[in-house]
Amino acid sequence: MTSYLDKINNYIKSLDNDTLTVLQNISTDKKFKKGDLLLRQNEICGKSYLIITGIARKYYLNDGKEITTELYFENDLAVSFDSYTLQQPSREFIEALTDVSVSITHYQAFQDAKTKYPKLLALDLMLAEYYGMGLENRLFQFHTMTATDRYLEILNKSPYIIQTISLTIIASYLGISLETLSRIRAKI
Amino acid sequence: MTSYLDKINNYIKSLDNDTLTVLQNISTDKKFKKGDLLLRQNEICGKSYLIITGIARKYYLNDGKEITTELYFENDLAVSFDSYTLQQPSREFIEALTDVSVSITHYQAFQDAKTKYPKLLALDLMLAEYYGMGLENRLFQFHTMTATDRYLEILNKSPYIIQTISLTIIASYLGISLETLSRIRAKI
DNA sequence: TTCATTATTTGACCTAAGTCAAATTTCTTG
DNA sequence: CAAGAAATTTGACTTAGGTCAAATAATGAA
Repeated sequence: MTSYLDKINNYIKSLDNDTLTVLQNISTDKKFKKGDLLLRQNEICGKSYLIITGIARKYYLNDGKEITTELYFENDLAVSFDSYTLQQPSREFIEALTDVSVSITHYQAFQDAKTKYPKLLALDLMLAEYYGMGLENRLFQFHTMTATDRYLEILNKSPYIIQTISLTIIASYLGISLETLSRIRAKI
Repeated sequence: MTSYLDKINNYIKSLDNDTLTVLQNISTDKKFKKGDLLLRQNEICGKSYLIITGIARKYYLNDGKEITTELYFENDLAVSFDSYTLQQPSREFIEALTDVSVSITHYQAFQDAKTKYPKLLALDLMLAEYYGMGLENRLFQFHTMTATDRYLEILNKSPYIIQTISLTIIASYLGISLETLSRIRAKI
């Protein structure tokens, strides 16, 4: 599945100049400070954010408690998927966990571009597929792995995460309480 | 999100004859008997199955235990998403829960058709988006709702399900043990 | 540096859901 | 219809992880 990301990146690289130019023209760069919200709950997600540098996350609140649904690093595309797709209010927030610089693409501009450039349509499909497979994996992990295993998996796949991201957020990403995560770490 | 399904169906209806004909030409009908497997674990999912009549499910095995990931009714599109997308061996099975008749579309034929007919590309994107939003909802429910609530939600959204599908399968879809489901039902 | 704020750990106890085994109920099929 | 098989329920017990509260540790601004 990681190789699918390679495929997507190769696909982008292989785009003709015409299409690439369009993509450039509808994108603008922007910087956010640590703690800034790129998207707030109830806002319509009218932009996608390609992370150039820094770390961000997506989360929602469930009776006062934060549940982190996605962590974003360089090259990741941050959107609230259903809000973006349906252009309806978002239940999720997107927050900069460090200073972040992003490339922003407006929803409507991309929609318009897709009708003229089928290659962008194909790209959008690949991105949606990639996101879907990521979700499937996450569901799979929640169903088949214990909290400890999920933590070890993160440690293994992205050891730098614990260096940079607070345990509170990691716990909320793992779907466990902060205390449980602390105990898991103590055990290992 | 249900309305997105309407949007997809309207989109299909609105397709020009040319595109619709292509779609017809690469699809064939087939019937399966209750209990038949439309897709086996480790097979590559080289076809998509549009359910015409009957009920099917997708599931995988986790140390001997079945986990049902999706239930299919009329008009639903059954595929093992990652196996289909990456054309790699499937970890999931697709099984007919009743006698089922389906419209089969071959992966490669559809891929080819998409390059010639961008409208099919757009359709595929909508389907992927719809599937992704479904997964997001499922994750959301697992994170925010108790097993009882999830059962009540099913009861509410598709009361006919308990008439037709065994509790074993419903439990495995809810991500709980058969015994727990039985106790939930006793309580209500 | 130092004090205060924030992050993390630890303790004591609770709860939803799982497991295993046995009892019923409900289907099937001869 | 009856016997066996399959599905469902019930009981007794276990467990992963949650909650609430208090104790440490780590950070960061004055």
